[in-house]
Amino acid sequence: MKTKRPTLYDVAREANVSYQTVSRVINDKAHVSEETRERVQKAIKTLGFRPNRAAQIMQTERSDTIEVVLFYSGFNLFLYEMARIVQQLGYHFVISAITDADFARTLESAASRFVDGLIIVPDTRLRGGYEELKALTGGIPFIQVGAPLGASVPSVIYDQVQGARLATQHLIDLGHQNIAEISGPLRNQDGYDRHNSWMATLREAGLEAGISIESNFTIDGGYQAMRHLLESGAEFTGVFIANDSMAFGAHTAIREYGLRVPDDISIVSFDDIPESAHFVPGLTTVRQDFNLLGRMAVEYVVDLIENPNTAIHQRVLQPKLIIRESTAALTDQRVNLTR
Amino acid sequence: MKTKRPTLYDVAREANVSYQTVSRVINDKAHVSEETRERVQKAIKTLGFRPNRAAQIMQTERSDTIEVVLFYSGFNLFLYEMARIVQQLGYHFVISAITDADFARTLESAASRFVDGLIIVPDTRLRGGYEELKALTGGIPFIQVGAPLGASVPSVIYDQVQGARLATQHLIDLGHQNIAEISGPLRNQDGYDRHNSWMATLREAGLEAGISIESNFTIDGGYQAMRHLLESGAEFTGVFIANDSMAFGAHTAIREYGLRVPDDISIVSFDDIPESAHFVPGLTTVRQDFNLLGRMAVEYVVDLIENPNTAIHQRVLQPKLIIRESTAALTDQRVNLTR
DNA sequence: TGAAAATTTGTGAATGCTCACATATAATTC
DNA sequence: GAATTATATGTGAGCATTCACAAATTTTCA
Repeated sequence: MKTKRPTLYDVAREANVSYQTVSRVINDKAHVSEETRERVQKAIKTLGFRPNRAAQIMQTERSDTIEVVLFYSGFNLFLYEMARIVQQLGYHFVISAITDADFARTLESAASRFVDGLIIVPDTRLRGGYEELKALTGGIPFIQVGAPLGASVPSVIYDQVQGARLATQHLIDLGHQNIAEISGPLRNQDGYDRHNSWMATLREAGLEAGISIESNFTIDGGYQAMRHLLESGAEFTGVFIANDSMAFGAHTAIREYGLRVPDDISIVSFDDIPESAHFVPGLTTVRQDFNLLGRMAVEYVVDLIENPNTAIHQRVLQPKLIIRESTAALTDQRVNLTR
Repeated sequence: MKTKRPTLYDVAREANVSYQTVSRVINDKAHVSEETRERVQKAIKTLGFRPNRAAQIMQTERSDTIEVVLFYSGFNLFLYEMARIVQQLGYHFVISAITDADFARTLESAASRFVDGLIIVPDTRLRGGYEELKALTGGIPFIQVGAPLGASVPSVIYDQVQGARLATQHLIDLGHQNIAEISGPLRNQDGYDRHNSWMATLREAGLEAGISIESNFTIDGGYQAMRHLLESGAEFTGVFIANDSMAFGAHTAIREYGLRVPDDISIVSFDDIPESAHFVPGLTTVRQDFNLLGRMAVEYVVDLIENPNTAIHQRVLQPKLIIRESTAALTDQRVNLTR
């Protein structure tokens, strides 16, 4: 026997006021005397009343919800902080983990659910620009996490080009001449940017681009890629690995091959996830502060939501090279001839 | 100029049918001729109509939403798979990351948002039983992830007691007599269960419980705890560390202290996160399959939602000991006298 | 072929709330 | 103390849908 939930009217009757007064109370509006406010509040408690959110949303066309749309490719590290900030700012936090096929549909459906703001985390380089996304989202304020530097979309990014440059240049500075790469997926924006920056940095230093294998940002992907690298017969003494996870896997492959890091091969990676500092050897890597990234993303959408004349722009964070034990000067390395 | 969204009526007019027929079409109901169905569909496309979810939810009192309520203590590994399955089954996925204070409020608000099912992930041992939670959730089907074995709440759990027993017994089997522990927070159900099981296993083997330090499941927590352990002057050759993250940190502390794993100290931990296999030395650890756990949790709530006479029960998964290189037989270890 | 059954379409009412406005009451001013 | 302003409360309408039923049309088959 499901007893019906009490409504505004039930409360009104109980407190002997009009339903409108009750509405004022639950929305914390002015023009209610302290006395009646208390009476209403008591009635609410007595009846166990809770406003019907669906009705409220229908009326106000606001759901106090921020939705994160991301592709199903591993939960992103910044989600953690996003959830926290979103709730702190009084919004609900919805995650849609989707595949490519659902992208347009998900964005469109957001409007019909009265989502107030959208944080889009693509896993591939999006072809369309701002206008295209704007059309899809049907006027909901949105930002993108990760985008090319200088993109016209409202976005929050870490400068990937700079990050990969830092990593590659570090290897060059240590005297390495043959620098290989395990890249992320090139269809992924970050993977693409890091890869190109690795090449560009090498070129600018007057070095040949070494061998490069495209992988998938996973531990196992890194392991496989490094095996290929080692078995390819290519010469290299340093490797730029496009993220820490792949570096873990790659390291295992190097050890299995009978070589050592950094004695035989230096590796630099990207992200600085918490494990990297405690890895043996400690990973030299390019740090991105994911908490910060998440927080900035949320703050930006909320800005857009609450302050409609916020200018569309890009917020660019600079990554930082963290030097640990996985890289060494070439002169200190034994020459790599075990093959 | 915000042009109003088209409604059922607009579509009805465009397609020259009644609004009810349009409703039938968008809900894929029977009793609509193929011809009119197509006509309506065309009208929907022409006008760019999308049903107003808020109105639908208000009417049906269903939101097709499953909410995960978890405490703000790091994103849990099973979230990934949960998101996937939830969406695969046609529900929306909402995450509420909360602190203790918000618990009751969040559960209560779920009803007013017409959440269809709740997955509760406590970070502390919940005092109340099934009835208490049931009262809070106001009749929404819910399950809990993590609970004491034998609890009356509908729950999906890994048998923590068995897991910690496996780990501890492994150390005992290797000949270790002085077995210390870095535990998780004891207010946490898993932390509590693992700790007690470590003690019980030792007792049953006729051994004294070694020194134990309570920590917080983080890398740094593990690091600090191991330092305390080492500086305490206590004798131990094996340590049960309540999760892999703490083991990473603990390993760093051991190395800094000039000792080696497993030569001087054997460590077993818990979880088997992907990094553990690639750690050096590979971590001997108790594996929990978080994807499986996530999937089972979702399937259970959906069962409860869609099939109201599903019996309340507990689904218990058994963890598995994965032996790698962080443990060794006592006889193979050099005696630990470096102190 | 015609009555019964099945299918297709339509109408009225309800859902629980907020907005815009109207009215009543109290406080302020000259 | 009447006129003005501010504050407190109430009323009507509407938001976009679905449910339950009624009406119209088509199909079935004795």
